[in-house]
Amino acid sequence: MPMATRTYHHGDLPAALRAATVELITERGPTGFSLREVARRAGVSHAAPAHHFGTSKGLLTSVAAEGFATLCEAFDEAVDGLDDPVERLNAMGKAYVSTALNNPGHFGVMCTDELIDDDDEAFIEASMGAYQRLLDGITAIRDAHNPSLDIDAAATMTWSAVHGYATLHSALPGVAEKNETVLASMDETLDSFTRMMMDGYRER
Amino acid sequence: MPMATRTYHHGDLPAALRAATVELITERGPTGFSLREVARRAGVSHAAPAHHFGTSKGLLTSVAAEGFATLCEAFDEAVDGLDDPVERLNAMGKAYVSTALNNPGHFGVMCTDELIDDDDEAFIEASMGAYQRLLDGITAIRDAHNPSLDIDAAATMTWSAVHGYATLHSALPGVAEKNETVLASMDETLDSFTRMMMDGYRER
DNA sequence: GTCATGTCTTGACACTGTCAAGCAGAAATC
DNA sequence: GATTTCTGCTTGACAGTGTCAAGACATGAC
Repeated sequence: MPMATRTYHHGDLPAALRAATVELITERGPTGFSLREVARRAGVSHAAPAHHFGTSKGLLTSVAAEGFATLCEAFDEAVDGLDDPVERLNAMGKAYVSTALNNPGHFGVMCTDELIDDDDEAFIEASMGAYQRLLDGITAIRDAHNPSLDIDAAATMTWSAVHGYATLHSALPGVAEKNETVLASMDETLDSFTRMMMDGYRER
Repeated sequence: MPMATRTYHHGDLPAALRAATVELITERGPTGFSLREVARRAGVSHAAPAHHFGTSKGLLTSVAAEGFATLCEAFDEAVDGLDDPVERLNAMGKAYVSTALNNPGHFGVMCTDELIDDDDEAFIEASMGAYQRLLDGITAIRDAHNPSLDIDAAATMTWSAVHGYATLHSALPGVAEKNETVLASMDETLDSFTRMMMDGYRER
């Protein structure tokens, strides 16, 4: 009787494995991830994850999809009640960065396509949902401020800038505390990003 | 006599190990990297790398430093002969992306701080050298076009945007061929990046 | 109550990074 | 020129990894 405290059938093992994965990556970073350690933390045998996710890539892809779903919710909450397109884009940028910093276990795998099966349907849907929200935000800015704005190019540049900034400042493994003053200064930097994106480096 | 075709002392094993690492990552991506496979390709025993680089992190850090040195050279070549600050920044952006795409073995580890010892002196020097070139470029733009431009914020945003774009389009492992038309369209996109950065999303 | 199905375990395989010990050859000392 | 020292590399072992095949168990269908 290897697992005495638990029934043989777990109930919702996939979710438990995702949670253990997030916990592990938060502690040790994506490199510290191991399928067997995740199984250990979920209280199941080392081969149990394979039954639900195939390879380790499958599990990480599922975690990434979950992360993008969280990001979509964060976007929606951030823009709720805001009308001005620039304010909305700014709020989304801040939501992106704070979500990334508050969910290092998810963020660590979301954008490292090396670890992920980018043909996975759930993953595609979630990540495209997030990108679509950005496209909508840029489109609103075009409509309000510049009819000749190249939506795709602007969206690519915006996403790259915010993602790169989040990556540069993402919490190190094990450092769970979110320093308030750091977050505040990052918000200021993101405000300046918005200004620069809207007005450009050139003097007006 | 395990290694018959070679003298016992290699000559320049560290360089050979770096080359094998680059080759391996180019083929299989950073995830496919393995210290033992690298040793095999270099024709030495599995523990030989440890003698020069300590852990695998040490070897990857050395490769990353080499990559940043290459990037510095690419920057210098790109701006050579150009006087206009905007043209120079544009050229650097293109140099960044093309260097990243032409050196996937290096680029794959350069900016994934998970794999790297960021206290390494050679690494710090090389990466800071590259970043300093960007700072100089932004400073020139401030001097020429906008005295109140926030250099650090602009540099961060610029670096993030270009890096993010390169990441999104970096060659998949195994795909060594650089499609000419793709590169050309990327150059166009980067031109639009430069315009957007200089003039902003808002209409002028 | 039997059976089938989906869920999980067990055991094995080849592979990994790292460590301790030792060997081979070059360089330095005498 | 012989001996020592010292660096560069090898050998062997260890615990750990992902993945596969086979089997054990619980649950729902009949």
